[in-house]
Amino acid sequence: MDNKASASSGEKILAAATRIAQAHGYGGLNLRTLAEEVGIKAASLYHHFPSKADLAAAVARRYADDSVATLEAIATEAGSPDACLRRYPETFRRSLERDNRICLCSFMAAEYDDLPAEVQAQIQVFADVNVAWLANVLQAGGIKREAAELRGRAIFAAVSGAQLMARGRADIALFDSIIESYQAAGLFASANP
Amino acid sequence: MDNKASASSGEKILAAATRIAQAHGYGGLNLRTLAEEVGIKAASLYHHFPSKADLAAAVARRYADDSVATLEAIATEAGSPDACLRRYPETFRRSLERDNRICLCSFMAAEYDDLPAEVQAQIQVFADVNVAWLANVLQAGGIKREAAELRGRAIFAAVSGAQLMARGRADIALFDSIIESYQAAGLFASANP
DNA sequence: ACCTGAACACCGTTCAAGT
DNA sequence: ACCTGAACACCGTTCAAGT
Repeated sequence: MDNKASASSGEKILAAATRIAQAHGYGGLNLRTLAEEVGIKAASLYHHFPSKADLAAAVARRYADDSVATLEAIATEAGSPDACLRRYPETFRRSLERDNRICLCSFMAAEYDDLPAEVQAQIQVFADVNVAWLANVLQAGGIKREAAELRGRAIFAAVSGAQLMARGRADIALFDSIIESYQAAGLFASANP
Repeated sequence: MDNKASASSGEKILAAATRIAQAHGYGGLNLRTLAEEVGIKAASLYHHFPSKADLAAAVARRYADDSVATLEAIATEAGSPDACLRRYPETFRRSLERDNRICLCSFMAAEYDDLPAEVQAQIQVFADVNVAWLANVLQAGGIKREAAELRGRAIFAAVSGAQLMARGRADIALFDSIIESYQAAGLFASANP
């Protein structure tokens, strides 16, 4: 039977790379350090991934996939559109809870211009699925399609910014307080004023 | 008489370093490339700045100082608190206009944990003066001190997030559209609902 | 199939040596 | 006072050589 201790080398590399990238970004992902964590030499990494760019793209792809699953779960659990919107920031908060890590894709967005193309593509996928989920929820709440798209982008950008700022201060309470302000201002409201 | 052509070496280094850091962040600031742009060798940079950390801190310090001046100018020009809030995103938009560059300090916020302490300190100063300016304007608009502080942080985080997202898409119109959404939602409103 | 040591061109940084 | 070439320990990456 499978268990976590018997994870394949490729899986162990991917997991460690995700952890490092969430803390230090693409540029801060050091292959010698990564290899040491996995228990092999840096040169051996190339037997599992053709390059650092491919490894990072795989990390980002799985991150985006996991996000889709999480968002779908929220949509299923939380009945109403309003409940969905209230719970949306959870996904960003969770990263901060784990050693002040940050949403992988928001993080890499800062390095965006210097990222390999295949990593850039995955960052865009992550942003797109988030905006699409938000737009869908907002539409279900009664907002017209085009307006829901615009509002979805605004919510995604705002929550990303909150996460980035809270990380700089290493203060989750700051994240919660900013989200509360957004809610009080009506940014998450599913109906237009 | 002074003119731009006769700028000192220190000033030329600072200007070039600011440009590079805005485009590539701290990690992407390459001393050999920087030196070449200025017309000297990398080793010569150390005659003007004791280290890359000190150079970056000087860049960030001047960036924060310039922001203070810009915000004060806005406060003087725009009479009402509402006009101030409407114009606030200008400072972030300006960076995007210039070759899709980004607010230096929002950028470095992503690299935050890996930055030298003296650079971190300047990033915090930048965030603090922005939040203080916003809180001040909001108070003048009739919001109580504590609530104004919270709202100021929310606006700063939201506008930073909009800038980061627009940069990833290399699309200033996206920035404008997100800011409009914020305004429509009432995030910039100087009075509580 | 997977791992490795040694090498490559690159980084920030130092330093002795030049003007 | 300012500049430089050469060297240092570090990066991603390659490759011949091992099991």
